[in-house]
Amino acid sequence: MLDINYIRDNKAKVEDAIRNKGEEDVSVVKNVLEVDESWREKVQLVDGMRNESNVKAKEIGKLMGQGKKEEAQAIIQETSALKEKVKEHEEALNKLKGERDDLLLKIPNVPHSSVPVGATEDDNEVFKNWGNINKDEWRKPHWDIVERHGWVDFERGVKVSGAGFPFYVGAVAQLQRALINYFINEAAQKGYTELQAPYLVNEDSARGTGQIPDKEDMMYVIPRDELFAIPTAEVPVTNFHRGEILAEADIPKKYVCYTPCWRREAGSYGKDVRGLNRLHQFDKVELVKMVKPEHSYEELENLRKHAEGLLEALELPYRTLLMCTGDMGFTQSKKYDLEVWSPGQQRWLEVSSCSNFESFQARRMQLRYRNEEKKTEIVHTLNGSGLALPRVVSAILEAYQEEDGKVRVPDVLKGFIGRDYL
RNA sequence: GGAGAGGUGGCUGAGUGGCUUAAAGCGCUCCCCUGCUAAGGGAGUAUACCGUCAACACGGUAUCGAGGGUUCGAAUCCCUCCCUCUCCGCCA
Repeated sequence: MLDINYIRDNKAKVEDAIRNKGEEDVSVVKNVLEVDESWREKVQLVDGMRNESNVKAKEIGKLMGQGKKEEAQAIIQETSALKEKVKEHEEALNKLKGERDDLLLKIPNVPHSSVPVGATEDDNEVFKNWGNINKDEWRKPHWDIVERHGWVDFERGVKVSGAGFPFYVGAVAQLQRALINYFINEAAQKGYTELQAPYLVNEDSARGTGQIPDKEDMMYVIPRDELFAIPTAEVPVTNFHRGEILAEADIPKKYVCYTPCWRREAGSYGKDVRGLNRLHQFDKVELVKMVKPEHSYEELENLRKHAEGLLEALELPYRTLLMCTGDMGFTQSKKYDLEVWSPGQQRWLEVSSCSNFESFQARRMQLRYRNEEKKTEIVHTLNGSGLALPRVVSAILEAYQEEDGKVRVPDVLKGFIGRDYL
């Protein structure tokens, strides 16, 4: 959610942001300003009437205390009429407030000036390339490798839950657990606090990080208990401090959290969902930061470098994309995607997405800190995957496979797995 | 899930319809006093929104778990919900 005062002062900028993010109709900006204008007029009117009514109620109290009942009765008559009037205007006031807030929630975050303007993924900028991509023709895609060894059981996953809910068996289950531990350890070493978070969240939390109203369809819903299965640890972790005012000394807050993630992924098909490429349930280690506004872009670069460092340590070639305005999503102001090279499929797979939300999420959830002047200020929130598991597993299986079918264990994981081959 | 008791500023805690502008204490900030590991005095100390102002500030409104209701007036009375504690039940 943007600051209404910002929208008032930067109408054209906000309209451009909406267009650049791929929405043609920008009338929401004009609408919200008009509704806000009427709301503010109404607030003044109603506050004035409430003031009058409060003053009179106090007089009545005084007179009653002195036993002057008749004089009190006269004023009660006056205020009864006033009360009716206040009630009428209050209804209009609440309606305007609701309209204003609904409209505000429909306005996307404004992209940072360093973000390329573009419509589709073709307009994303390749920010960085690391490693030499492997084009060996004998390399098999990971679904062949896991089938040969019985490492992932898709069929039984379908039986038990449905498509997109595989079982990991034996060595790959172990590999995945090793990666989770490795990722968490790396973050903890860099000062992130490890968190274990709820996997089900309430509606306020889903709204706080912007899944509602924008991306409602991505989530699994448990209607009976009014809960949502988290699509990413971003949701519980960013909401951890919702509604709080943090002390200046307490920020930056840095959290690392492993969770499974559930996504409905409606409308996916074909090679995109083959094997482990896209699942309804997958594991992810997530990094979340809450920082002072003046540091958020510096912190975004640190976040990106941290995620890149994990792929480098695993010796997996990757590229980093700077997402263009049209491909970056509703809530972000700047976003990098990390894509690992999948040598068995000869394609890039997204394994991390590092974003700065500036104050967009924090304003919704009223997450603030007290600055040097003792004034409250909205913090900036960031998050990034570090990293998403199944695609890293795929890349490892494909990159570390040998011609005889064996798969080597990456050096940094040997301590967790205790042998040289899976 | 059942029964009972509760939810009040950063914390403790008083407050059964109007002299409450939420007492008092603790903590914190600033000032004053004080030649010695101490103590005393004074002032201040929530959040959001609206308005005035160049700014410092000032005025108004709302908020005593949340949302409704009764009333001229609600922390206080009524209804619904949420949460905490105690006991029982269930349970890894």
